[in-house]
Amino acid sequence: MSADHRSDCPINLTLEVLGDRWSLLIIRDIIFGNKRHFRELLTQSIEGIASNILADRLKRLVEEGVLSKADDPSHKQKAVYSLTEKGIQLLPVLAQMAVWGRKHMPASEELAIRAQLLDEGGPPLWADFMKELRERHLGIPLKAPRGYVPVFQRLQAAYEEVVARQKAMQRS
Amino acid sequence: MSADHRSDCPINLTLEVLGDRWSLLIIRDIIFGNKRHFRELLTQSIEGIASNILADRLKRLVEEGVLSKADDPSHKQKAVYSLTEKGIQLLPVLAQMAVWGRKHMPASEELAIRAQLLDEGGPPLWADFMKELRERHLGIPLKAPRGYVPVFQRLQAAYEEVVARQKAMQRS
DNA sequence: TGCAACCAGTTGCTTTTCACAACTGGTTAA
DNA sequence: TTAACCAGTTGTGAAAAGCAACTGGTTGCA
Repeated sequence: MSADHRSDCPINLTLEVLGDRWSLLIIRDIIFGNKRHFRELLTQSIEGIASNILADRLKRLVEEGVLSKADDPSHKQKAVYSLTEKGIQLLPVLAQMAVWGRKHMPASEELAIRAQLLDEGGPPLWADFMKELRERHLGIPLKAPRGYVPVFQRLQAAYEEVVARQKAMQRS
Repeated sequence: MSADHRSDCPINLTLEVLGDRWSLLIIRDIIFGNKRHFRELLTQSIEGIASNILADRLKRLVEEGVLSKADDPSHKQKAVYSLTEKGIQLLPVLAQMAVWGRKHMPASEELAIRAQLLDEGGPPLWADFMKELRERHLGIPLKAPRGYVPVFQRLQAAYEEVVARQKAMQRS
């Protein structure tokens, strides 16, 4: 066992990187919300993460090779966080957690709709989504068939549809 | 949003139950090591959990409905912890975490072999394993075809084979 | 050129949780 | 009767979480 790990069990090693209450939420916001900047992650976090914790987690995740950080050419002070391949491959973990949470916890309808689509689509859908993430975060061109609707867009549309339906219900 | 949760996102709700460095390790030991008693979980934990933290997590997991606790008829003081259906359905989450950890972290060979088999077997293998867990933890009889070798046993045998091979290497 | 809005964090502080070691009160088998 | 076993509990110091205010710099616009 190496001195810097409690054990060399793969599940334990995963938990040493991601086993806290914020890291996977940040990755969720990057993957499903396409949040790429510190301020986006800070102010649009529905759970209300504190700025010092966000800074600490981003630093850790970059050190662990889950994220990478680059300058945004549009603004000297702006940093862009991107997923690495290691980070992109967390999608199945997040998807399973979303499926479990939807099934066994009191998730709200509008936030559960993505989990439902991820559940129904299964691993093939996740693979498509990961290809989209590789295009967006790693610059690897996505070869998509004619008429392909990105998973990202489908998830977003489904979410907005539920929100719109809820608003309509409220009015009536 | 209900007052007792940071948000009603399914991923967040999952993290509120399992998002720490020990809960999923306890569930791992119950699932893959068939540890059912406090003392087994305490003394056979390769990461060395402290007794107060183990007690706290078991209490929480029972409260959350992931585990159930019952008296062991063989010993008045002995408690048996069992997975609920909610707990059994964490297997895919653990499996994905194991796959990710094996691929992206420096897992040791003997502890990674289970992750490899879970990866190769995929969701069909997980489904079989979950049926075995339902038999063991919920008392639901397992209808297995003639000659069926339980997943639990296959994982265990593969682990022991690697350990034996390592010992042989050491001697030579 | 000045100013407000925006940028990624940092600092100081209090509260909560973690981690370690020692201990408790009861049970069981020899 | 006694030693080993059972599920925890207690006390303590260290680490991490959480909150609010703040920093030093950049940018777009009047």
